[in-house]
Amino acid sequence: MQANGEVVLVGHVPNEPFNRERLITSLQALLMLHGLSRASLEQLAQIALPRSYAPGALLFLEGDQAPPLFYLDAGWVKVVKMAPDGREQILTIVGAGELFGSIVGLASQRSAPATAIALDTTDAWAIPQQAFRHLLIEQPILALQIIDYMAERLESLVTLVADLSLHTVTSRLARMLLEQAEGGVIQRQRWATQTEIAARLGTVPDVLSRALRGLVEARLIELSRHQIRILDQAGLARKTTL
Amino acid sequence: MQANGEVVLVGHVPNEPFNRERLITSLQALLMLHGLSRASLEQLAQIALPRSYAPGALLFLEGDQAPPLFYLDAGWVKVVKMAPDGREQILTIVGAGELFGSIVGLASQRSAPATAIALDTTDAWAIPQQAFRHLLIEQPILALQIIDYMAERLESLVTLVADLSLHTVTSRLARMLLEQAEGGVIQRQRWATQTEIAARLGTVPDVLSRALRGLVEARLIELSRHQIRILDQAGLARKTTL
DNA sequence: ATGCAGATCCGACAAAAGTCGCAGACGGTT
DNA sequence: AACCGTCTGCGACTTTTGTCGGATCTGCAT
Repeated sequence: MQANGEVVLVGHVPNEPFNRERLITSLQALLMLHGLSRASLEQLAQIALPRSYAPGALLFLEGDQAPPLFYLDAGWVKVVKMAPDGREQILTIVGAGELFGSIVGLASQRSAPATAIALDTTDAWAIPQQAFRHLLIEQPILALQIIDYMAERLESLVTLVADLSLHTVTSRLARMLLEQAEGGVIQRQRWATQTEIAARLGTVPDVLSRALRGLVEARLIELSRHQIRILDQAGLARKTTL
Repeated sequence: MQANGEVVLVGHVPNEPFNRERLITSLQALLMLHGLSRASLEQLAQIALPRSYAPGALLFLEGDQAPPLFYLDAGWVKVVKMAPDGREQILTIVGAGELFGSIVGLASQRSAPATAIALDTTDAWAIPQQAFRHLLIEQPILALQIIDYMAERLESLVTLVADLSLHTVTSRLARMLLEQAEGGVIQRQRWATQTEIAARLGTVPDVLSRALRGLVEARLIELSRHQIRILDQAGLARKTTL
């Protein structure tokens, strides 16, 4: 995803940062906000605060009171749980175009259950939680969509729990590869180091490295620096249940 | 919790099964349904179906379409995720007086992400999901409470993920003992076998047994058949972070 | 009381995961 | 082009977890 070779229109910088007009159209396209009036969206867009983060920067910390909701304009963010010894477990990774943050505190006051860290240079709009809560009370339709969103998160966490408890690292890795692959190929983001992938799978880089090598030796995948190619989909699927 | 010695009022059998009047008052007391009109509650109570389950019986299975919501009158239920090899991970345990079930399918149609199994002889009211959904649309206040309920589940799952990924079995066990203890003592339910406790901690009975013996030898707990006594709270807390 | 199924306990072993040290390779910067 | 920090690869080792067979115990039912 290099910027070289891109056509640049005169008078319009592609990905011009923090344009409120664009924010409104972006929010309009979100499933979670579907059914909201144009006025409500404009109101949100007005309140939203532009924020930029360098890789490694904190968006919010576990325990924070009423952190804002974020709409990611560009970049990537990981939501993690950290152990005292520094090891971390990634709960989810959020990319550009997604709305996230501690939905958890919307109804009653709850502090953030996890920490959000920028994986890459990222631009985000921060929407104060309170503004969102007002909307939630005024527009009942929003509540249903939030419930659905939470249901989705619940499902993904349940899957993660089952994975961690019931499957080996290799099995989790195989499942992840199959999920992420598009046309048998996984393009690795710059930030998708073995350290990060390991944190996502709930293990450490060394173990992940071994698991990857294992799959390579079994001729199930091909490993290059920026992408992973699946050679034997069926074989990989078989590793899934170990 | 034996029944002997209880005062029995004439004409009123304690815990008379499946009394709709009592159901209404029970529902009224639920935080999650707070603010609902008496009429709505009565409607729910009218629709609710009485169900009895023997230990080991299935309330619903992972993948079931639109399973009902349950109000537990008596007994205990575990919500589990099962591995193909039969091992299971308990996500949560629900006791009498609690409302549960696949809230997950309320907004859009979603199948149950996990399986619910009776741990003990249990009596429950099954409320069709659709009835609840109607209520949800009519009474916006309910939506907020459901969001809060889901937030709570989300939090507990996040904690579980962190526990499984970041802590050893002994550490998880120590944390669980400290949580469950009342006055330094944990009364074990009849169904709280080492197999079940192990499934809750994400391990197998043998490993749990060793972990328990380890704590006993370290003089942190005392182990009898029907209860566990905490001898050294601080020492146990220290094991928490391993 | 007797017998049985399930629960617990135990030791030995196997497998998986995690740790350590170090050597190359790569990417971005100067 | 040279440098530096990070990422990766790899082997040896430790710890933790899981597995197996079998002994013992308990509560319940006959």
